[in-house]
Amino acid sequence: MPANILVVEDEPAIQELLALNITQAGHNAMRALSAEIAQSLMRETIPDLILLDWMLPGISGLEFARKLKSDSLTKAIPIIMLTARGDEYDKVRGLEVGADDYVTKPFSPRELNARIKAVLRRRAPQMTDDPIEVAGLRLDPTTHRVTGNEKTIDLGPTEFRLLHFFMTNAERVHTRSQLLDKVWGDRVFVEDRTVDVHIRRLRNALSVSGHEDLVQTVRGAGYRLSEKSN
Amino acid sequence: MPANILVVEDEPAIQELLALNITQAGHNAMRALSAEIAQSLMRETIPDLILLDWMLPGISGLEFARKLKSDSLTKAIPIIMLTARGDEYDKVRGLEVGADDYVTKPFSPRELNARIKAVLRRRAPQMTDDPIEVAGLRLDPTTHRVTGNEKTIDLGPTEFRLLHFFMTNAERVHTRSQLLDKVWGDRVFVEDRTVDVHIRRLRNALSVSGHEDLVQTVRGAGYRLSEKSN
DNA sequence: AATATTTGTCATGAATATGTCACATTGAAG
DNA sequence: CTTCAATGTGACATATTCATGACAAATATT
Repeated sequence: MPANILVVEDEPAIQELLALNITQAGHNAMRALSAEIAQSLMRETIPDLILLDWMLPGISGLEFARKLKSDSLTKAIPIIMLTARGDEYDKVRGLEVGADDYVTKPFSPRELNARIKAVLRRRAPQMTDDPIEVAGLRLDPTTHRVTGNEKTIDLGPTEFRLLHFFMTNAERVHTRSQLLDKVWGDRVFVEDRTVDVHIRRLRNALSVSGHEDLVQTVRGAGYRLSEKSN
Repeated sequence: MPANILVVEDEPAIQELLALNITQAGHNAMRALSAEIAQSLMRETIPDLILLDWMLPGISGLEFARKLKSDSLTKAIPIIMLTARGDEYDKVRGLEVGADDYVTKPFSPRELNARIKAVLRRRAPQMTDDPIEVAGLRLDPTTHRVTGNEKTIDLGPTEFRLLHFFMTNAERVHTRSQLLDKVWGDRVFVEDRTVDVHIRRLRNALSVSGHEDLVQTVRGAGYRLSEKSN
């Protein structure tokens, strides 16, 4: 459960405070006084979470966040923005760039830790090449095969990625746009409704092993893979 | 984000100053020259926060605060005490009665606004994706599931948001328009009474786990989620 | 090149959710 | 105990969301 947390903060005292907090919460703190330093640090170790000061000398927090989110290697790293009370922090712009949360200084340690915990928990597991098994379904990314109840399930490429994602993030509800992001990838000139169709195709394919209602629709929210009934 | 703030202050000049500050901070100021006036005002609108002068003609600030805190309808309203520098303000007694913060006159507008902001933020926790548990009910936004007493509770989208909001802000009374703001969001072309219907639907759904009277109605004011009985 | 597979989009009908009304109940003030 | 306003409740028309089959364009396979 311990995670690597990168603190990007130019004020030494505050950086120290943050690092202390993180350490006491059982995590490992990496420190950087600027975005530039952060970047070189990240060549060594990729952190699980970044605490990013809004105001930074050189590359600003906003810019840095944008840069991180545009690189597929670092895109998935959650970011918590730090803003001073006086700063007019534009929450919209912050979230737009992909910040997952933000905390205003001065912050209470409790609040900070709560948010760190929340963000880390929320973090979606990454799809790997490891075989994965959920609810009697087995998917092997390397051989590109799916089996359930002794039956082999035949899937198109998109359905395969879709199922892989669902199995990696089981139980969780995903909106159509989240699915487009995660399964379709970046260039999404695709209609939301298209997801529906692929869901149907996936369900259809899964029915050969009786797993047809593994993929559930949550009205008004999205879709979910769950073994529990609805 | 804008809140109704009730200013109870007998000195007109100071009251004016306070109201000005509040308005400029984007909130709505209600004014009362005495606790008595404040009370009758509150029959109309329940404020989100009360700025209460320590020294008042008639009912004193302390008494008024105590009275407010002993009434279940007003209990949850945060109070910021205003004290003159000369006054021997007993912080202990003030906090004892339930004042959330206090400010000494003369105050700086910045400080006042900062405290108002802080109290308001503390008051209305923002809804997050974290699972919440209240009174044996468990709601998980990520899986979009609600359970109570081993039972799964089935909710429509609106009822889900409604319950989520109630659980996030438990024990507090919410007027119908507040609920429309927070749960329905922008499209407030909706009748107040519509809330009633959704409350009923929510109660109905909650009854499968025996939590039917978790949502209580406060006559003349609104609704509240509370585990304690009425 | 011919053929098969995959993919995105649309149209349509079915399922579900939503807002409002009319009327029944309830509660509080006098 | 009346009376009146506030709230509960069932019904219903409308709006929204979703499932599904068809289809043409794009892509891969032979």
